[in-house]
Amino acid sequence: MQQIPLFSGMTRTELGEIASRIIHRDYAKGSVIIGTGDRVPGIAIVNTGEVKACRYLPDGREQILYLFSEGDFFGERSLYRDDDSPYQVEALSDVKICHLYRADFQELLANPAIALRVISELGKRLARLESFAGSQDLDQQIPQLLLELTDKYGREQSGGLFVRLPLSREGIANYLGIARETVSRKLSQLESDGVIRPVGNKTLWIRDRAALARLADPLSKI
Amino acid sequence: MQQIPLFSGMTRTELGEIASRIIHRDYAKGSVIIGTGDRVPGIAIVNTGEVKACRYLPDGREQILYLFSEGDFFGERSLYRDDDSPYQVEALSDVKICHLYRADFQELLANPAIALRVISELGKRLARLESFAGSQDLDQQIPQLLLELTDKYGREQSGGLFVRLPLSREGIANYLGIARETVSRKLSQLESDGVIRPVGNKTLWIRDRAALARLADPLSKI
DNA sequence: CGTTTTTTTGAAAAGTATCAAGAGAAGTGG
DNA sequence: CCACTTCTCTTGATACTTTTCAAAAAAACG
Repeated sequence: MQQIPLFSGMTRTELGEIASRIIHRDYAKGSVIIGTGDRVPGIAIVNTGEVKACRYLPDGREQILYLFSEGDFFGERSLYRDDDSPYQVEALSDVKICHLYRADFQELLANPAIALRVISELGKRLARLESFAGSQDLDQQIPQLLLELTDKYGREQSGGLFVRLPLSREGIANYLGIARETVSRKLSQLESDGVIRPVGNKTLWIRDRAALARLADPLSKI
Repeated sequence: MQQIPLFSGMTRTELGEIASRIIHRDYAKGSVIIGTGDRVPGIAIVNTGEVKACRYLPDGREQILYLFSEGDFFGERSLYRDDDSPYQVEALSDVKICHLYRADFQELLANPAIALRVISELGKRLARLESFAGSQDLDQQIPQLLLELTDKYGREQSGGLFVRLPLSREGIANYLGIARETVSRKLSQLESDGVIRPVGNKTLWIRDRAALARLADPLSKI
């Protein structure tokens, strides 16, 4: 409980109060936590594992909007709108989720510290989407995403920085809204530039993080 | 005061309390309200007129992120981060702005109704960016933007629906992150399809709003 | 170790950006 | 109100990037 960022810094009593209302639930890898069109009953906090929020376009393509991992929350839309979920949330691995019904979470909002944390988190999501929005070309977007994944999932190991990717190439493509093959091509290019090196399909060896950061930041591209 | 959505439904006393702390300021069309890199002193609410939030890329291109009009707020980032503004806010017309210092607004967050309104507004911005993100092609994005502008600025007049655009063609291009010329071409196509008709450079006659909505919504594009 | 799935690579097609010129609208002063 | 200037917008031709389709290579899985 205490390690949930949303509730950090609360008193023992408050935490107990919240804990009594939390519904713990486990989901197997691949299962749907919230389906498109489901009514969202409240907020959900990821305890263990990874989930993706995505939409399915009429032509069958998947569009990934968010990756949520330990400590992240979703379903906050239920706070202010009583309608169906605009996207689906699926487990990328076995996950443990803490659910809190809308009414219970709404009470918590009376605590300004919690309200501020929700606002801050939404602000971060906005900042991320803003930075991907607009005129970004792929030679920035892909390094930007790789950098993000590196900072979130990267590990120093046997003298190198390795990232175990939570997404397949197709997943990356669906996250960026581009074609699978384009991801392959751009990664190949980054490999021949000596920036990264794929190790199997699910791991990336980041050989030059600084170069990645340079490519990702449009301001440095003068 | 009462017509500011953020503060609607508050008691007379509360409103008076807020009003006493608000700093009113006028800005001429074209002036910079918050410059890139400025420290953001607090939140700002648009009282009259239009503003745009934008970034300038190293190559000189402008990237418009938001249009704010009467009742909208910006600078909420100051609530949770004490750093420089990631974008610039400029007046698209003569505007009147209500400023509220960070500390004053932070106090207001103790009111859950206000916190919820901020969360709800950020949620709307997220939903908008989400819908533009990813795999959208231009033949959806442009109708989607036109529809948005229609709903915000459209007026029934002499037997037709007319929109006075707050942005030039170049502004629209910078909003969508595409080339000026592409906007022209797509609008011309919509004109020959009988959906819209430009009236001068600043007004659009929406001849078939339903068609626009059909083009804008990917779910209906089956 | 063979089978299945995923990824990579190649070639052609589609879409958008860019460059360049011309048309049109808006603003100014007579 | 008109003519002139300036700015914005439109249109055309070409170049570039990404998508799509197809096949081969590599990785993952039982």
